[in-house]
Amino acid sequence: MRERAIPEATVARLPLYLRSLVDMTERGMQTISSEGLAEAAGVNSAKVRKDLSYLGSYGTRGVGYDVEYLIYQISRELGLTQDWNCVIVGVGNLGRALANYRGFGERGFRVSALVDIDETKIGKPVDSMVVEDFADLERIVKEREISIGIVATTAAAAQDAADRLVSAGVKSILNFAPTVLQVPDDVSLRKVDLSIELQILSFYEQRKSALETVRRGKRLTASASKSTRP
Amino acid sequence: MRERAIPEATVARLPLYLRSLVDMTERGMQTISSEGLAEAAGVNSAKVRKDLSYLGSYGTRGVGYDVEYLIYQISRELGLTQDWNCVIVGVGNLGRALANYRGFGERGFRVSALVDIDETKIGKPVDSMVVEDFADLERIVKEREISIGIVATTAAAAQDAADRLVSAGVKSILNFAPTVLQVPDDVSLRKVDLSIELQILSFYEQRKSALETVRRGKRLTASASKSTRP
DNA sequence: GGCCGTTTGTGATTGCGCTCACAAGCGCCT
DNA sequence: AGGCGCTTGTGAGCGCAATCACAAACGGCC
Repeated sequence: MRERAIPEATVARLPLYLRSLVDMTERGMQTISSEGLAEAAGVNSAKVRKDLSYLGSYGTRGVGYDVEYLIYQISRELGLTQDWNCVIVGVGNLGRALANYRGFGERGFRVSALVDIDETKIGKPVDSMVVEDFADLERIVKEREISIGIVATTAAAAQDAADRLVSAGVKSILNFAPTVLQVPDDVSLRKVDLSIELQILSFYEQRKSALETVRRGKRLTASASKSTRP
Repeated sequence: MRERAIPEATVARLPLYLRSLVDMTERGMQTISSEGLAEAAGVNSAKVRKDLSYLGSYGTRGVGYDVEYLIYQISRELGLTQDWNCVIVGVGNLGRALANYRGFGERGFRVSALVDIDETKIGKPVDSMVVEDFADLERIVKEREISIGIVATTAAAAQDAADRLVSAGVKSILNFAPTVLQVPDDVSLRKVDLSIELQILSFYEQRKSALETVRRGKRLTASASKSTRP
């Protein structure tokens, strides 16, 4: 298990473990078992052990994992031992909220620029920064060694924003705009879509109500038809 | 394939198809092939066909799918033919941005209440609404028939917010706070975690740089060591 | 030093989702 | 009416991820 190939699913969980581990040091814990970490991260212990085994054998049998050491190893694997410069493209409601969000900085993600295409916004201050011109994106990215682009524009403007980021050399994009972006294969793209999440919840919520109705129906008629269609 | 059991992965893609289809009606398209829809949604056509087949046989061979009809069927399946009332718990940066976000309303999600625990915020207006007291959550949820709770508090306050939502009868929760929430089995929980997404990007970004370094190294030394450990 | 309880690391197995590939079905054109 | 090109719907196969289950390894205690 020493070949470099961490499964995607594992990569997505490492930040979760990391956060739980940081909480634990703050509570003064020295070691943690896979069982304990599993509970904190909301997964099962076998998954934790398998995930961590991809990084190496950092646990001690009969004892558990050293919290500090594990934090270091996961941080290293995730590339968090260095700082990453980010640019937020689009300073609307969401862009402003992201700019103000303190959660980024604490893990080494520095918002180094805010850009917008709207002239009325350019030059205005937002969270101890000044909004710059989208037209200057290439220059800004190169000058400040920005490696991550955060797209917080409208759906209509998002593809253009992404194209410009790509041509400026950005290889990682986080998309908040409600649209599907096309990027070259060598660019990593992740998306966060608020309204899609609500729609997924809606599906399960509706199914619950439907189930409830069926159950009530059964109680009344004492016989349920097997198919909804003849 | 007529038994009610739509795979989770399919449910997560239906909103994506829905959005593409709505775009298409706006451009005046009457029918669309699985190939065309696949391109718009950024997936492959076999997946589209299989996903849609779980809803029923709504396509016409040799022609494609009727856009309007498919919109109706997906909306119905996702429970979007009715409106859903939501409450946003926590009116900080993110909560305010979510309250102002126009993307929710357009798909039948109505933000019916904003609550916070901070007395200095209670009573103040935010986006044509007034922030209410978190203490009144149960009453608000029942009076306005709220079925979806959006947690936008700090990590520390999030579990309490979730507990109160659950005890008020909310069965669907969308969590934006950077922490793992515990909820009963019959409550649907989804999470959106901004900094985790960045950390995942960081992993792949680092791997790219590492690969680049190795490649450069090879060019220089014309021989690469196989293992990093002795 | 040997034994015992605990916890890791990992082969084996299961399950789910994705992709392939093609028969079946539809409209159109001649 | 028959043939042709196109597109759907779906069984079959495959691969990744989750889970299971247990041998191996460790610390502590007698």
